[in-house]
Amino acid sequence: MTLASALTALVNQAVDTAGFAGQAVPPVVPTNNPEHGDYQSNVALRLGRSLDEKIEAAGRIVASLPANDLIESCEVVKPGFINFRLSPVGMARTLEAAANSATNGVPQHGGTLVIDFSSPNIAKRFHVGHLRSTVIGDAIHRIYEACGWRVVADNHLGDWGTQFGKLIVAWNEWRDELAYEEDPIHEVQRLYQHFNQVADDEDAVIKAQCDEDALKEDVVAEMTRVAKELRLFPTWSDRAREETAKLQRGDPANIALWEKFVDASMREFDAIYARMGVEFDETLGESAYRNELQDLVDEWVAAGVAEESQGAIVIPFTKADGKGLSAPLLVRKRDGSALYGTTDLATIKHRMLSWAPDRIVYVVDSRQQGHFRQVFAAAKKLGYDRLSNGGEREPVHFEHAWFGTLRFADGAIASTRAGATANLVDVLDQAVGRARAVVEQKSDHLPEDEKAAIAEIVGVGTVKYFDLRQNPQSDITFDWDESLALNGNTAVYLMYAHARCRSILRNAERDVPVSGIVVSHALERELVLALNRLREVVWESAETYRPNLVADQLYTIASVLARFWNDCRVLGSDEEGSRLALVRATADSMRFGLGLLGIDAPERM
RNA sequence: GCGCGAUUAGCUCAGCUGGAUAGAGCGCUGGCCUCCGGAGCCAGAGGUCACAGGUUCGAAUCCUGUAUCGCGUACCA
Repeated sequence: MTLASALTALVNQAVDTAGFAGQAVPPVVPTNNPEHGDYQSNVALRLGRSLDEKIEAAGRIVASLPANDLIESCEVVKPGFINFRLSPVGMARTLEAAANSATNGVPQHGGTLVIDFSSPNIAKRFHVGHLRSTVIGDAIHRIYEACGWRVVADNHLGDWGTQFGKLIVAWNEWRDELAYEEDPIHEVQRLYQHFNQVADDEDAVIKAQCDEDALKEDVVAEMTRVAKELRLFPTWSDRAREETAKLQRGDPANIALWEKFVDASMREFDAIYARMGVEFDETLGESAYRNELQDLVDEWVAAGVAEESQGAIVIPFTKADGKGLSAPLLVRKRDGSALYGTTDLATIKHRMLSWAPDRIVYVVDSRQQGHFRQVFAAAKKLGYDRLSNGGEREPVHFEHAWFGTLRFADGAIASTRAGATANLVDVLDQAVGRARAVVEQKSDHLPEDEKAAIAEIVGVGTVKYFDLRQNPQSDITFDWDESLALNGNTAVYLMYAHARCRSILRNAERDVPVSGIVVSHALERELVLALNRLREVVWESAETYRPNLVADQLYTIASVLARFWNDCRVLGSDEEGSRLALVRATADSMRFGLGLLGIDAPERM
């Protein structure tokens, strides 16, 4: 039970006994200014029209509050705010209960969540661009589990698309076997980029030749006409499509190449996931569904949901299907091959039947909003949102938890030259290197292996926190110095707060349980409230898919703690027992909260 | 053209089912270690919350319009 929920329950009762039964009661929230007390309820503002009525309603609610030892005092202010000041015993007791509970005092909600995140494309290096989905998705995974949900984390690899056709063409055309031996994924990526370059150049030539008016009529026909005229037929893109189709038909040579490319990428991905502490319950890439795709599309056609259009098969939409669905969802190309919309639908079917989830969440960047809108609408038309192994069920809730683009501050970094340095491995290495330098400077006395371990935790944590502390939906700018900074609002600040607590607990030389906390000093009060608030914020963070809410609260705790050290002596003070317990609760909370973000916290640093 | 999103301090960003005097980091100015860890703390300067209307006790937050920017717009993912 958090303070907010306990207070909300009290207000609910009071609202009923005051004669407002049946009214919607907004939850009690923290005040934004300590002068107004610790928490406030704004119910009364909705219970009257005039100022007098609101004040009067507030007064009646206050008078109707059940007896309790949580509220020390409360007052009705201006337009009808009800401000609560909490009793020291009440808040201390609440914190102790939270700290000693198996769930860390986080309110528990039931449910099953399937979360689709990271999902890198095979044949591309793991780039900083993949950082966001991976880190945000992993945090959401952990946060939901903390709320008592069963979570299925699925890495939906991009391992079955047209990029393989491109790669196969490029491999057959331009491969450098020696380079592949040395660094497989590097060579694969080179081939992929080279192909795109050549195909783009060709496209540009064709477009330049096209008749604008004809283009509007029928793009494909016009492009084909020009390509033929230029004797480019088949174009590089045509050849890639052909190889893709062959692969999807099970051509042994292409399958063998495909396996080769997938294997090279997976080795790199696995290493990165291990280093970042990211785990999945499933790694079912697009290819996992390859054998069902053709039958599924036929089924959708038979059901009347999908239909032929311009030689392809699409799922069309009407206004009744929702807004922003101007184009149909393409599920089979003219040449018979499948697209990612097809695999996405097959994936939904599989997830519904395997896990019976309440929610399916996709942590994918904002540019795919249109795509997911289509996929979700198509899934509903197909009845996939209610699919079950037997019996009725509520429709699953689909969510595209999109995130903004990561950009580079410095144009030079985003350039080809520096493109290589934006590999995630390089970013992590750079971060760990910088952390190592600081460890050498500040904690040279520690043993070598511990210094290395600390640098790794700090470096990886810094990169993760840089992303997680920002609102996922904002576009974020990656700047080496700012993103890898080790002071200010960074992972280090949080880790340091934890390490200092641990240091004091070590110096105490005894086991310190979280009990006997007496809140007297103003900073003790602030700290206890901040620690309680962490529990309140977790579900809000889960519901809105915003790990930055947790990050924010951790920062608040750490900054209160930094002031606490100045004013409140722990060891040897009259309040030693209580303060040690508080320090213990803080250390545990920081470790717990950082854990929600997938960030480790060293004992000392 | 249509759709989605954004616009808050010099810079990078919080603040989101409407709440009280709009916050943080970086940078800048000035202070603070005889004391459990200074990877820190305190104070200060810095704002027309893009603009114009609207809704109401109350708007950075909701609605409408405008401007600017970004992204998307069927045979890539």
